[in-house]
Amino acid sequence: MTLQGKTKQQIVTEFRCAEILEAARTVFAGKGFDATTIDEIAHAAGVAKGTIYLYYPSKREIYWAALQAGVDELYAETTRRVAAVESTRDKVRAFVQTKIEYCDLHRDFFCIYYSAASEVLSGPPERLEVTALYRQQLDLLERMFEAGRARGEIRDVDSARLAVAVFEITRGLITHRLLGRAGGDPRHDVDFAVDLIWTGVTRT
Amino acid sequence: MTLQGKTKQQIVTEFRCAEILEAARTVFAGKGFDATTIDEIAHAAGVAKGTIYLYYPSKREIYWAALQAGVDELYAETTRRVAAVESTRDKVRAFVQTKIEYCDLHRDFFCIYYSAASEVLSGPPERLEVTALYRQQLDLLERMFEAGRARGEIRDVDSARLAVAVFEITRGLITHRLLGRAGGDPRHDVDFAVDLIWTGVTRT
DNA sequence: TTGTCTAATGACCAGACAGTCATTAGACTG
DNA sequence: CAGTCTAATGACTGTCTGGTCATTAGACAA
Repeated sequence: MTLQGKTKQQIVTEFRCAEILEAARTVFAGKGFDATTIDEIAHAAGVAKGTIYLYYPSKREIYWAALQAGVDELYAETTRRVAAVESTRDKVRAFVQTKIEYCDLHRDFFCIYYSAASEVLSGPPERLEVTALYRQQLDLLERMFEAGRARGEIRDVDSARLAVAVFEITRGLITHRLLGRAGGDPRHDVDFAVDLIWTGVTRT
Repeated sequence: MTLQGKTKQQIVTEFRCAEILEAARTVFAGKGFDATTIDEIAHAAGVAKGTIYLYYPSKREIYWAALQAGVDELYAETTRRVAAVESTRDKVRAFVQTKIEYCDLHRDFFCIYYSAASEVLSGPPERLEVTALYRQQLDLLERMFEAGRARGEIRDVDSARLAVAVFEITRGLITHRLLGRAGGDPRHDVDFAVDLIWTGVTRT
């Protein structure tokens, strides 16, 4: 036994898994799931193909792991920061900001994330599991808006649609960042989003 | 020569092309590009595999044709209806409404459309051509907002970001429709979108 | 040094599939 | 009916790649 009650064994395994996952993320992000070969991932990770299969049972599982890990981390961070503020407006801001900042830190992940998002419409049979990954985000937003409405902070708007709108606006802004346009201060994008959702485009 | 100055030849060819394209749309919509096989398309179209290649040179080309045709028709209809109204608000409404109504009419097309949209991030090398398909829509929106701002109809907001926002809100609402939720009157979705963009969520 | 044990390797296999092309069906003509 | 011509066919091929497994390298123990 060593640190944190883990055997040396376990630590090495964990490390290898992480290495492979990191390589996989890079390759998947650049070429998408189908165009990526296991050999490429192995090469990027600096190991042989067989080694990959010592740590993951299949190509889909690697993809899934890469996606899942990021989504979980992002979701945890998001809930944390959303919970840390009071007003609904600040919560929405926290939601958008967390995502955009996370995007700047983990570009590769977001390429996979949003690619997978569209598998929901015409993808593999696992689409239900994929859907679940996004549902939790939409639910979070929906609850925020329900609460905000109950407290009279926002007017009477369909929460489900509102959640979708915020989710997608964020997607759009992030996509633009990733494509190179609008690379500057995340704050600009965040301000824009919150501002639009709050007061719309009407002249004041 | 017959109708419209076309030979019988050309008419038959056109008809076959359309038949194949229709079948392809269905299959692509259900399984995505990579999971679809030419054999499946052939079967769905009621022809043999070889026949497909008499009309299209490759699988990608079929996909491209299915996408292109829909995008062109949608864009034409959109510009027509946007041009038919005066105020910026009505133009935005026309934009969103056209898309949502077109979606109800051509579900399969939209599955392909939004799947392809996310290839922009991590897809095939043709991603630039794909990007162009969406650019024209964003440009249309951007011009609408520029004009609206010039005429004092809307406040001073970044047009490019606004275009992205409207595009993505629409995508979100349509995706929800396609997934079965919120299947009702398109008008509800349209009203929601225009309302949100115009006045936001602030209590009035 | 020798023996043991396991993590890593990469040649190999089997299935899938895009695209081809020699053959055929059957429409049309005279 | 015989002859011609072309649209359609589907068996076939070459390639690609996910996944396997017999072999090896090299760490560690005695």
